[in-house]
Amino acid sequence: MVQDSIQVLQTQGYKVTKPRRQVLAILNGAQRPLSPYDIQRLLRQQGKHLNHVTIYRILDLFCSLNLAHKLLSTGGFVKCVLGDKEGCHRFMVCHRCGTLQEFADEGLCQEENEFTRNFDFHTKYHLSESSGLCSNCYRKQHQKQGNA
Amino acid sequence: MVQDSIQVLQTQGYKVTKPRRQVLAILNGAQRPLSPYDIQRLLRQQGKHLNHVTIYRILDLFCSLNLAHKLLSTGGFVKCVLGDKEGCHRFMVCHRCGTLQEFADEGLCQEENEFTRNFDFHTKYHLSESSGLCSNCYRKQHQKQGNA
DNA sequence: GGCTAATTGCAACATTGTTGCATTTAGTCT
DNA sequence: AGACTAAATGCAACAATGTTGCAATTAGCC
Ligand SMILES: [Mn+2]
Ligand SMILES: [Mn+2]
Ligand SMILES: [Zn+2]
Ligand SMILES: [Zn+2]
Repeated sequence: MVQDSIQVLQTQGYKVTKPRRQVLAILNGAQRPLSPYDIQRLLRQQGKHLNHVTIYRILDLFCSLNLAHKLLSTGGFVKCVLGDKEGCHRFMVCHRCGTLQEFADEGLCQEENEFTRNFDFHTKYHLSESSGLCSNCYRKQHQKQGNA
Repeated sequence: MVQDSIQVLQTQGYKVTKPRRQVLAILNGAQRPLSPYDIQRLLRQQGKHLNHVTIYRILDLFCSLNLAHKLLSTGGFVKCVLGDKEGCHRFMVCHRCGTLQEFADEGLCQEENEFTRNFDFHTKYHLSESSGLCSNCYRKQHQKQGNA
Protein backbone atom coordinates (compact mmCIF):
# COMPACT_ATOMS: atom_id res chain seq x y z
CA MET A 1 0.00 0.00 0.00
CA VAL A 2 1.02 3.56 -0.68
CA GLN A 3 -0.05 4.54 2.80
CA ASP A 4 2.44 2.14 4.38
CA SER A 5 5.28 3.64 2.38
CA ILE A 6 4.26 7.12 3.46
CA GLN A 7 4.39 5.91 7.04
CA VAL A 8 7.95 4.69 6.51
CA LEU A 9 8.99 8.03 5.07
CA GLN A 10 7.49 9.91 8.01
CA THR A 11 8.86 7.70 10.75
CA GLN A 12 12.33 7.84 9.18
CA GLY A 13 12.19 11.62 9.11
CA TYR A 14 11.80 12.12 5.37
CA LYS A 15 9.36 14.66 3.97
CA VAL A 16 6.25 13.43 2.23
CA THR A 17 6.44 15.55 -0.89
CA LYS A 18 4.27 15.72 -3.99
CA PRO A 19 6.96 14.15 -6.22
CA ARG A 20 7.46 11.28 -3.81
CA ARG A 21 3.74 10.60 -3.61
CA GLN A 22 3.50 10.68 -7.40
CA VAL A 23 6.33 8.19 -7.86
CA LEU A 24 4.84 5.96 -5.18
CA ALA A 25 1.50 5.99 -6.96
CA ILE A 26 3.08 5.04 -10.27
CA LEU A 27 5.09 2.18 -8.76
CA ASN A 28 2.03 0.98 -6.92
CA GLY A 29 -0.09 0.94 -10.05
CA ALA A 30 2.50 -0.80 -12.21
CA GLN A 31 2.52 -4.50 -12.94
CA ARG A 32 5.97 -4.35 -14.49
CA PRO A 33 9.41 -2.91 -13.70
CA LEU A 34 9.78 0.73 -14.66
CA SER A 35 12.88 2.73 -15.48
CA PRO A 36 13.24 6.28 -14.17
CA TYR A 37 12.37 7.61 -17.60
CA ASP A 38 9.40 5.23 -17.85
CA ILE A 39 8.08 6.80 -14.70
CA GLN A 40 8.64 10.28 -16.06
CA ARG A 41 6.73 9.40 -19.25
CA LEU A 42 3.83 7.83 -17.34
CA LEU A 43 3.54 10.89 -15.14
CA ARG A 44 3.68 13.20 -18.13
CA GLN A 45 0.69 11.35 -19.60
CA GLN A 46 -1.19 12.43 -16.50
CA GLY A 47 -0.13 16.01 -17.02
CA LYS A 48 2.38 15.78 -14.18
CA HIS A 49 5.92 16.93 -14.82
CA LEU A 50 8.84 15.72 -12.76
CA ASN A 51 12.48 16.39 -13.51
CA HIS A 52 14.33 13.17 -14.24
CA VAL A 53 17.00 14.03 -11.68
CA THR A 54 14.32 14.16 -9.01
CA ILE A 55 13.04 10.75 -10.05
CA TYR A 56 16.52 9.25 -9.83
CA ARG A 57 16.96 10.65 -6.36
CA ILE A 58 13.54 9.48 -5.20
CA LEU A 59 14.18 5.96 -6.48
CA ASP A 60 17.55 5.86 -4.75
CA LEU A 61 15.85 6.83 -1.51
CA PHE A 62 13.07 4.29 -1.94
CA CYS A 63 15.59 1.52 -2.56
CA SER A 64 17.60 2.48 0.50
CA LEU A 65 14.40 2.25 2.56
CA ASN A 66 13.37 -1.00 0.88
CA LEU A 67 10.23 0.58 -0.49
CA ALA A 68 11.35 -0.38 -3.98
CA HIS A 69 13.73 -2.79 -5.67
CA LYS A 70 16.03 -2.27 -8.58
CA LEU A 71 15.78 -5.34 -10.76
CA LEU A 72 18.77 -7.35 -11.83
CA SER A 73 18.05 -7.98 -15.45
CA THR A 74 16.68 -4.72 -16.73
CA GLY A 75 17.58 -2.23 -14.04
CA GLY A 76 13.88 -1.41 -13.79
CA PHE A 77 12.25 -0.54 -10.49
CA VAL A 78 9.37 -2.25 -8.74
CA LYS A 79 7.66 -1.54 -5.48
CA CYS A 80 8.80 -3.87 -2.73
CA VAL A 81 6.03 -6.09 -1.44
CA LEU A 82 7.92 -8.39 0.90
CA GLY A 83 10.42 -6.18 2.65
CA ASP A 84 14.02 -7.24 2.91
CA LYS A 85 13.96 -10.92 3.80
CA GLU A 86 17.54 -10.99 4.96
CA GLY A 87 19.02 -9.83 1.71
CA CYS A 88 17.04 -12.15 -0.50
CA HIS A 89 15.14 -10.87 -3.49
CA ARG A 90 13.48 -13.19 -5.95
CA PHE A 91 11.20 -12.43 -8.84
CA MET A 92 9.09 -14.22 -11.40
CA VAL A 93 8.98 -12.29 -14.65
CA CYS A 94 6.64 -13.27 -17.48
CA HIS A 95 8.52 -12.88 -20.72
CA ARG A 96 5.27 -12.48 -22.64
CA CYS A 97 3.33 -9.81 -20.76
CA GLY A 98 6.16 -8.49 -18.59
CA THR A 99 4.28 -8.83 -15.32
CA LEU A 100 6.35 -9.45 -12.25
CA GLN A 101 5.77 -11.07 -8.90
CA GLU A 102 8.09 -11.04 -5.93
CA PHE A 103 8.57 -14.14 -3.84
CA ALA A 104 10.77 -15.56 -1.12
CA ASP A 105 11.72 -19.06 -0.04
CA GLU A 106 13.89 -19.87 2.88
CA GLY A 107 14.62 -23.35 1.52
CA LEU A 108 16.02 -21.98 -1.73
CA CYS A 109 18.30 -19.63 0.18
CA GLN A 110 19.64 -22.41 2.34
CA GLU A 111 20.33 -24.70 -0.57
CA GLU A 112 22.05 -21.87 -2.41
CA ASN A 113 24.18 -21.11 0.62
CA GLU A 114 25.20 -24.71 1.06
CA PHE A 115 26.08 -25.08 -2.57
CA THR A 116 28.24 -21.99 -2.80
CA ARG A 117 29.98 -22.92 0.42
CA ASN A 118 31.45 -25.88 -1.46
CA PHE A 119 33.32 -23.27 -3.51
CA ASP A 120 34.53 -21.64 -0.31
CA PHE A 121 32.25 -18.75 -1.08
CA HIS A 122 30.38 -16.94 1.70
CA THR A 123 27.06 -15.85 0.30
CA LYS A 124 25.34 -12.84 1.86
CA TYR A 125 22.79 -11.69 -0.71
CA HIS A 126 20.54 -13.62 -3.03
CA LEU A 127 19.18 -12.21 -6.22
CA SER A 128 17.24 -14.31 -8.63
CA GLU A 129 14.88 -13.98 -11.51
CA SER A 130 12.82 -16.86 -12.79
CA SER A 131 11.52 -15.97 -16.19
CA GLY A 132 8.82 -17.87 -18.01
CA LEU A 133 5.08 -17.65 -18.47
CA CYS A 134 2.53 -16.45 -15.96
CA SER A 135 -0.65 -18.50 -15.63
CA ASN A 136 -2.63 -16.22 -17.94
CA CYS A 137 -0.05 -16.23 -20.69
CA TYR A 138 0.52 -19.95 -20.37
CA ARG A 139 -3.19 -20.56 -20.93
CA LYS A 140 -3.28 -18.28 -23.97
CA GLN A 141 -0.14 -19.83 -25.44
CA HIS A 142 -1.66 -23.26 -24.92
CA GLN A 143 -4.94 -22.32 -26.61
CA LYS A 144 -3.11 -20.95 -29.64
CA GLN A 145 -1.17 -24.19 -30.03
CA GLY A 146 -4.37 -26.22 -29.61
CA ASN A 147 -6.18 -24.27 -32.34
CA ALA A 148 -3.41 -24.65 -34.88
CA MET B 1 39.87 -21.22 -23.78
CA VAL B 2 40.09 -18.66 -26.53
CA GLN B 3 40.85 -21.40 -29.02
CA ASP B 4 37.54 -23.13 -28.29
CA SER B 5 35.62 -19.95 -28.95
CA ILE B 6 37.45 -19.48 -32.24
CA GLN B 7 36.41 -23.00 -33.16
CA VAL B 8 32.78 -22.12 -32.49
CA LEU B 9 33.02 -19.02 -34.67
CA GLN B 10 34.53 -20.99 -37.53
CA THR B 11 32.15 -23.93 -37.44
CA GLN B 12 29.18 -21.53 -37.30
CA GLY B 13 30.46 -19.73 -40.38
CA TYR B 14 31.54 -16.49 -38.70
CA LYS B 15 34.79 -14.82 -39.63
CA VAL B 16 37.64 -14.86 -37.15
CA THR B 17 38.58 -11.21 -37.26
CA LYS B 18 41.15 -9.22 -35.39
CA PRO B 19 38.53 -7.31 -33.35
CA ARG B 20 36.83 -10.56 -32.36
CA ARG B 21 40.09 -12.10 -31.25
CA GLN B 22 40.92 -9.00 -29.26
CA VAL B 23 37.60 -8.98 -27.43
CA LEU B 24 37.93 -12.71 -26.77
CA ALA B 25 41.36 -12.16 -25.25
CA ILE B 26 40.09 -9.43 -22.98
CA LEU B 27 37.10 -11.45 -21.78
CA ASN B 28 39.33 -14.42 -21.22
CA GLY B 29 41.82 -12.46 -19.17
CA ALA B 30 39.19 -10.73 -17.01
CA GLN B 31 38.18 -11.87 -13.57
CA ARG B 32 35.23 -9.51 -13.47
CA PRO B 33 32.30 -8.49 -15.66
CA LEU B 34 33.19 -5.87 -18.24
CA SER B 35 30.99 -3.34 -19.98
CA PRO B 36 31.51 -2.66 -23.69
CA TYR B 37 33.26 0.57 -22.81
CA ASP B 38 35.38 -1.19 -20.20
CA ILE B 39 36.61 -3.46 -22.94
CA GLN B 40 37.33 -0.52 -25.20
CA ARG B 41 39.36 1.16 -22.45
CA LEU B 42 41.33 -1.99 -21.66
CA LEU B 43 42.18 -2.46 -25.32
CA ARG B 44 43.20 1.17 -25.65
CA GLN B 45 45.68 0.65 -22.81
CA GLN B 46 47.29 -1.97 -25.04
CA GLY B 47 47.43 0.50 -27.90
CA LYS B 48 44.57 -1.24 -29.68
CA HIS B 49 41.69 0.86 -30.90
CA LEU B 50 38.23 -0.60 -31.50
CA ASN B 51 35.15 1.38 -32.29
CA HIS B 52 32.55 1.00 -29.57
CA VAL B 53 29.89 0.05 -32.09
CA THR B 54 32.03 -2.88 -33.14
CA ILE B 55 32.38 -4.00 -29.55
CA TYR B 56 28.63 -3.89 -29.02
CA ARG B 57 28.08 -5.99 -32.12
CA ILE B 58 30.77 -8.50 -31.16
CA LEU B 59 29.33 -8.92 -27.68
CA ASP B 60 25.84 -9.44 -29.12
CA LEU B 61 27.23 -12.17 -31.35
CA PHE B 62 29.17 -13.82 -28.53
CA CYS B 63 26.06 -13.88 -26.33
CA SER B 64 23.97 -15.39 -29.10
CA LEU B 65 26.58 -18.13 -29.48
CA ASN B 66 26.85 -18.57 -25.70
CA LEU B 67 30.50 -17.59 -25.74
CA ALA B 68 29.68 -14.83 -23.27
CA HIS B 69 27.00 -13.88 -20.77
CA LYS B 70 25.44 -10.56 -20.05
CA LEU B 71 25.12 -10.26 -16.30
CA LEU B 72 21.90 -9.48 -14.56
CA SER B 73 22.98 -7.01 -11.96
CA THR B 74 25.42 -4.77 -13.76
CA GLY B 75 24.85 -5.55 -17.41
CA GLY B 76 28.53 -6.43 -17.63
CA PHE B 77 29.82 -9.22 -19.82
CA VAL B 78 31.74 -12.32 -18.83
CA LYS B 79 33.07 -15.19 -20.86
CA CYS B 80 30.86 -18.25 -20.60
CA VAL B 81 32.59 -21.17 -18.97
CA LEU B 82 29.75 -23.65 -18.62
CA GLY B 83 27.76 -23.30 -21.79
CA ASP B 84 24.00 -22.94 -21.65
CA LYS B 85 22.83 -25.45 -19.06
CA GLU B 86 19.23 -25.40 -20.21
CA GLY B 87 18.70 -21.72 -19.68
CA CYS B 88 20.25 -21.59 -16.25
CA HIS B 89 22.90 -19.05 -15.38
CA ARG B 90 24.18 -18.62 -11.86
CA PHE B 91 27.04 -16.53 -10.58
CA MET B 92 28.91 -15.88 -7.38
CA VAL B 93 30.13 -12.31 -7.19
CA CYS B 94 32.49 -11.12 -4.51
CA HIS B 95 31.38 -7.68 -3.39
CA ARG B 96 34.86 -6.86 -2.14
CA CYS B 97 37.18 -7.70 -5.04
CA GLY B 98 34.54 -8.03 -7.77
CA THR B 99 35.67 -11.46 -8.96
CA LEU B 100 33.02 -13.69 -10.43
CA GLN B 101 32.55 -17.40 -10.79
CA GLU B 102 29.91 -19.19 -12.78
CA PHE B 103 28.21 -22.27 -11.43
CA ALA B 104 25.27 -24.53 -12.06
CA ASP B 105 23.17 -26.82 -9.92
CA GLU B 106 20.37 -28.98 -11.15
CA GLY B 107 18.92 -29.31 -7.66
CA LEU B 108 18.53 -25.56 -7.28
CA CYS B 109 16.75 -25.36 -10.62
CA GLN B 110 14.33 -28.10 -9.71
CA GLU B 111 13.47 -26.58 -6.37
CA GLU B 112 13.01 -23.20 -7.99
CA ASN B 113 10.72 -24.72 -10.60
CA GLU B 114 8.64 -26.51 -8.03
CA PHE B 115 8.30 -23.43 -5.92
CA THR B 116 7.20 -21.12 -8.70
CA ARG B 117 4.74 -23.74 -9.93
CA ASN B 118 2.82 -23.13 -6.72
CA PHE B 119 2.14 -19.67 -8.10
CA ASP B 120 0.94 -21.19 -11.35
CA PHE B 121 4.08 -19.84 -12.96
CA HIS B 122 5.91 -21.81 -15.65
CA THR B 123 9.59 -21.11 -15.26
CA LYS B 124 11.84 -21.46 -18.29
CA TYR B 125 15.00 -19.54 -17.44
CA HIS B 126 16.91 -19.18 -14.23
CA LEU B 127 19.15 -16.26 -13.48
CA SER B 128 20.75 -15.85 -10.11
CA GLU B 129 23.55 -14.01 -8.46
CA SER B 130 24.85 -14.90 -5.06
CA SER B 131 26.89 -12.04 -3.74
CA GLY B 132 29.17 -12.24 -0.77
CA LEU B 133 32.84 -12.85 -0.09
CA CYS B 134 35.19 -15.10 -2.01
CA SER B 135 37.54 -17.28 0.05
CA ASN B 136 40.44 -14.84 -0.28
CA CYS B 137 38.46 -11.82 0.78
CA TYR B 138 36.76 -13.71 3.58
CA ARG B 139 40.16 -14.60 5.01
CA LYS B 140 41.41 -11.01 4.77
CA GLN B 141 38.24 -9.63 6.31
CA HIS B 142 38.57 -12.14 9.13
CA GLN B 143 42.21 -11.26 9.82
CA LYS B 144 41.38 -7.56 10.02
CA GLN B 145 38.66 -8.21 12.61
CA GLY B 146 40.98 -10.44 14.61
CA ASN B 147 43.70 -7.76 14.76
CA ALA B 148 41.40 -5.01 16.04
C1' DG C 1 2.12 33.17 8.63
C1' DG C 2 7.27 33.10 8.79
C1' DC C 3 11.64 30.01 9.35
C1' DT C 4 14.81 26.64 7.77
C1' DA C 5 16.61 22.42 6.45
C1' DA C 6 15.31 19.27 3.09
C1' DT C 7 13.94 18.65 -1.39
C1' DT C 8 13.30 19.78 -6.07
C1' DG C 9 14.34 22.08 -10.62
C1' DC C 10 17.52 23.57 -13.80
C1' DA C 11 21.54 23.64 -16.68
C1' DA C 12 25.29 21.70 -18.22
C1' DC C 13 27.71 17.76 -18.85
C1' DA C 14 29.24 12.70 -19.17
C1' DT C 15 28.41 8.15 -20.35
C1' DT C 16 26.17 4.63 -22.72
C1' DG C 17 23.69 2.74 -26.60
C1' DT C 18 21.72 2.86 -31.66
C1' DT C 19 21.38 3.45 -36.76
C1' DG C 20 22.67 4.04 -41.72
C1' DC C 21 26.09 3.94 -44.82
C1' DA C 22 30.94 4.02 -46.60
C1' DT C 23 35.17 1.39 -46.15
C1' DT C 24 37.84 -2.51 -45.10
C1' DT C 25 38.90 -7.36 -44.58
C1' DA C 26 38.63 -12.63 -43.98
C1' DG C 27 37.88 -16.39 -46.47
C1' DT C 28 37.39 -18.36 -51.08
C1' DC C 29 38.46 -19.33 -55.73
C1' DT C 30 41.36 -19.09 -59.36
C1' DA D 1 50.07 -14.81 -54.88
C1' DG D 2 46.26 -11.93 -56.65
C1' DA D 3 41.22 -10.91 -57.46
C1' DC D 4 36.48 -11.34 -55.74
C1' DT D 5 32.73 -10.78 -52.50
C1' DA D 6 29.97 -11.27 -48.59
C1' DA D 7 30.78 -10.20 -43.98
C1' DA D 8 32.50 -7.26 -40.74
C1' DT D 9 34.24 -2.90 -39.18
C1' DG D 10 34.65 2.24 -38.87
C1' DC D 11 32.60 6.53 -38.95
C1' DA D 12 29.29 10.12 -38.14
C1' DA D 13 25.42 11.58 -36.30
C1' DC D 14 22.10 10.89 -33.09
C1' DA D 15 19.21 9.19 -29.00
C1' DA D 16 18.77 7.74 -24.42
C1' DT D 17 20.29 7.40 -19.90
C1' DG D 18 22.70 8.98 -15.83
C1' DT D 19 25.44 12.59 -12.91
C1' DT D 20 26.81 17.00 -10.63
C1' DG D 21 26.60 21.73 -8.64
C1' DC D 22 23.88 25.26 -7.43
C1' DA D 23 19.71 28.18 -7.29
C1' DA D 24 14.77 28.09 -6.23
C1' DT D 25 11.06 25.95 -3.86
C1' DT D 26 8.54 23.56 -0.25
C1' DA D 27 7.19 20.46 3.82
C1' DG D 28 7.20 20.41 8.44
C1' DC D 29 8.01 23.13 12.34
C1' DC D 30 7.45 26.94 15.57
MN1 LIG E 1 11.73 -7.22 -1.30
MN1 LIG F 1 26.89 -20.18 -19.06
ZN1 LIG G 1 2.25 -13.15 -18.68
ZN1 LIG H 1 36.87 -11.38 -3.27
